[in-house]
Amino acid sequence: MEPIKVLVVDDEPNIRDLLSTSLRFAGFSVHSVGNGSDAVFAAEKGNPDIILLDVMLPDMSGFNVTKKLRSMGIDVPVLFLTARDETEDKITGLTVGGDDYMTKPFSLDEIVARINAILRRTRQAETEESLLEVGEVRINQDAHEVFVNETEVDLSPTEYKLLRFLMSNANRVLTKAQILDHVWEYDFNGEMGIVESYVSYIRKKLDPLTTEPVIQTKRGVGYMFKSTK
Amino acid sequence: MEPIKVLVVDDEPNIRDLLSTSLRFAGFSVHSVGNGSDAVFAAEKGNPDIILLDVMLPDMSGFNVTKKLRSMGIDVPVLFLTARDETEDKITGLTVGGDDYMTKPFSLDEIVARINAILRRTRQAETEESLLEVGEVRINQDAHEVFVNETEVDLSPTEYKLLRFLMSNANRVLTKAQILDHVWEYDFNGEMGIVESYVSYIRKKLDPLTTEPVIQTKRGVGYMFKSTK
DNA sequence: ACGGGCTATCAGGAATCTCTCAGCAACCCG
DNA sequence: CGGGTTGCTGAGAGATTCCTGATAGCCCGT
Repeated sequence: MEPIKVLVVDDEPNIRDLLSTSLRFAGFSVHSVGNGSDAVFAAEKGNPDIILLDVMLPDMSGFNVTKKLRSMGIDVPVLFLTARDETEDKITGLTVGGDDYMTKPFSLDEIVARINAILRRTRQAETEESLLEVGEVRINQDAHEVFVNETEVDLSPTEYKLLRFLMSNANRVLTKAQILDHVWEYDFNGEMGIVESYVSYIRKKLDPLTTEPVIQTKRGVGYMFKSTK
Repeated sequence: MEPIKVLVVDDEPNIRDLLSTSLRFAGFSVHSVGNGSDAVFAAEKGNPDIILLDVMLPDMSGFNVTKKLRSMGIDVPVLFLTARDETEDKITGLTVGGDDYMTKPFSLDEIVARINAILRRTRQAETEESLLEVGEVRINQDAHEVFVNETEVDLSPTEYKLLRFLMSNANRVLTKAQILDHVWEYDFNGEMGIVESYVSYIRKKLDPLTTEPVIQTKRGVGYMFKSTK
C-alpha cells in the first residue's frame, strides 16, 4: 500500500515546515508549496489524495484555487486552513463535498484526525476505521463518542483529543512535551502542568469504569496508555 | 449497482462546479455542459438518468432544449433551475411529466432531495425509500410530513430541511459550517448562530414527544442526531 | 391594509471549558 | 530517614460556547 499523498499550501514557511514534518512523521507523503498558482500546478501534476489549503495566499485566495481545480475536473478533497478571526462568511460555502476547514492555530493531532476523517468519507470502501479501540476503551470518531465497556463517557473537547492521542499511541510512552506539541494548539505557551491536569480529569472519568487504570505514569518520562491484552 | 448519471446544464461555471462537486460527493456520476446545444448532444450520447437544466441559457432556452429532446424521443426527467424573479408563466407548463423546478439560489441538500424524489416517481419500483426513519422520528419525504411516534409534527420549511439533513447523517457529528453549507441557500452569508436557533426550534417541537432528546450538542464540534438503537 | 407565519439577528444569561495555582502525596536518592 | 523532586488534584477566575426569548422585516393570502 503506497503512502497517501498530501499537498500543503501555505505562504508562511513556519507553518509549511510544521505541517510537512509532522504529517511526514504520521506516515503521509508530503509536498508543499507557497502560493496559489504553484498549488494548481502541483495538484495537477502530483495527483494528491488531499490538499491542505490556506485561504489567504499572496497571489490568489484558496477559494479561487479550488474553483480553478474544480473547473479542471480535479475534485480532490480540500482541508482549508483559516485564521480564527477571519469573518465567518468567508468560511461558509467552503465545506462542499468532502471538504472541511480548520482554524489557525490548530493542533497537529487534530490535523491528522481531520485528514483521516475526510479520506474515510471520500473513499468509504477503504479499510480505515472510524473506531479506535484499545483494551476496554472505545472511541467512535464519527460521533465523537467514548465508551468504556458499553457505558458512554462524556469528555470535553480537550479531554477527547488527549485521550485519542494517547490511545492512538497505545503502549508507547509519550513525554509531556510531545503531548503538548500534538494535542494543544501550536501557539500554546503555557506550562506542561496542564497535561497533568487533563490526565487527571480523564482518569477521574474513566478509571471508575475500568478493571485497572488506563493511563500509566512513567515517572520522569511521561504517560502511556496501556492495553490490557 | 452502477451510479445514477446526472447531466448539469448551466452557463455559470460557479454553479456548474458547485453542483458537480456536491452531486459527485453524494454518489452521482456527473457530466456538465454550459449551453443548450451541448446539452442536447450530451443527453443523446450520455444517456443520463436526469438533467439539471438552467432555463436561461446563452443559445437557447431550457424550454427549447426539452422540446428538442422530446421530439427526439428522449424523455429523461428534467429538474429546471430558474432565477427567483423569473416570471412564473415561464415556469408553468415546463413541469410536465415527471419534471420539476427549483429557484436559484437553492440549498445543496434540497437539490439532492429533489433529484431523489424525481427518480422515485419515474422509476417507482426502485430501491430509494421515501421514508426516513431514525429512532422515534419518521419523515415522509413525498408528503413532507414528520411524525414522532404516530403524532404528526408541524415544521417550517427550514426546520424540515435541517431535520432531514441531521437525520440522513444520524450518529455522525455535523459542524455548524457543514449544516449551513448544506441546508441553507448557497449565497447565504449570515452567521452560524442561525443554526443554533433552528436547532432550538426543532427541539422545542420534538422533545416533548420523545422519550429522550433527539439532537445532541457536541460542544465545540457541532450537532448530532442520535438514534437510540 | 392587515394579520400571521417564517426567517434572521441579537443580547442576556446559563452552562461548560480552559488554564493556573497551591498544597499535598508519592517517589527517588543519598 | 529526610530532603528534593516529581506528580496529583481540588478550587477557582476568566473565557468560551451554547441556549432561548424578544424582536424586526419580509412575504403571502385574505
